[in-house]
Amino acid sequence: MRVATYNVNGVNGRLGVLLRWLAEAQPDIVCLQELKAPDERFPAKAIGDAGYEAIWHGQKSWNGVAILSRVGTPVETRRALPGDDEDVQSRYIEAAVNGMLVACLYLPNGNPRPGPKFDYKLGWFDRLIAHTADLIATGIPIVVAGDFNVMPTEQDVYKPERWQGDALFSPQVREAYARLLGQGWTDAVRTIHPDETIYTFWDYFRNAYARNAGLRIDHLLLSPALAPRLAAADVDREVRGWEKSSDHAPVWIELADTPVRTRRRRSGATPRNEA
DNA sequence: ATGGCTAATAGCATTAGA
Repeated sequence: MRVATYNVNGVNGRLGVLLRWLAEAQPDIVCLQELKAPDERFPAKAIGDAGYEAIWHGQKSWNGVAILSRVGTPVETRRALPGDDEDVQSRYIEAAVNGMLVACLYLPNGNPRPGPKFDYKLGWFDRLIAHTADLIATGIPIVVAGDFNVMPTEQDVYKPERWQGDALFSPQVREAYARLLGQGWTDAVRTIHPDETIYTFWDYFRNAYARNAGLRIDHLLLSPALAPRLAAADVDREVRGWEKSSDHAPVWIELADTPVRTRRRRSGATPRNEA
């Protein structure tokens, strides 16, 4: 089974690209971010015609998340993170689908830093970590996927020295990401490709995609019950080069029906199967 | 280092993104 995450940067403006990618990549479950559309403008018909059932949490102009599935109806378990009734931004949706729990998130950007937007990001991250602690404690297979707006390490940034003061790379935000992974989540792409330079975002400025001046900020995290089934993971980076593309590329994982990997080592060493 | 690009919304400029 293939699970993907894709920040589409406008689900209606990029609908042609999204439908083409769905047809070519054939993902089974897809988490979308940055719909930039209110609920009534979500293109449910076109996505349905492509073979996917969907749930979505939209918002006028900004944000917005959705979960698509062609392997059974996504049964919504939550929309919005707990912990702040005042938060009206559509950045989280969660569903049970095909024997798993799928959490789709769009973590706040946080710039400029410092400031209220950065504080909102840190607060949102703390609420996420509190919620994922509850999720992982259930022991069920879970994927937490989305645009985290965090480059976890220098390996994930084209020019780390230029991003030191940025909200996407600040020590506090990287620490929060590390704290999240410390609960027991597996960063799927980094586990499959421990040493490669891999990006999921290239900005529209200065020919960034052609220069491969990118960032790795879209992630798929697996709970301990699911991590042993991780068979493959990668970025469909060519999609970023398509006409009218998002500034992000889709990221995907392949999950086997049965375990293919040994448990991740506590040391953080690269997991590998025993000989 | 910022924003040279892009979307949405409003209504032909602004806000936000990363």
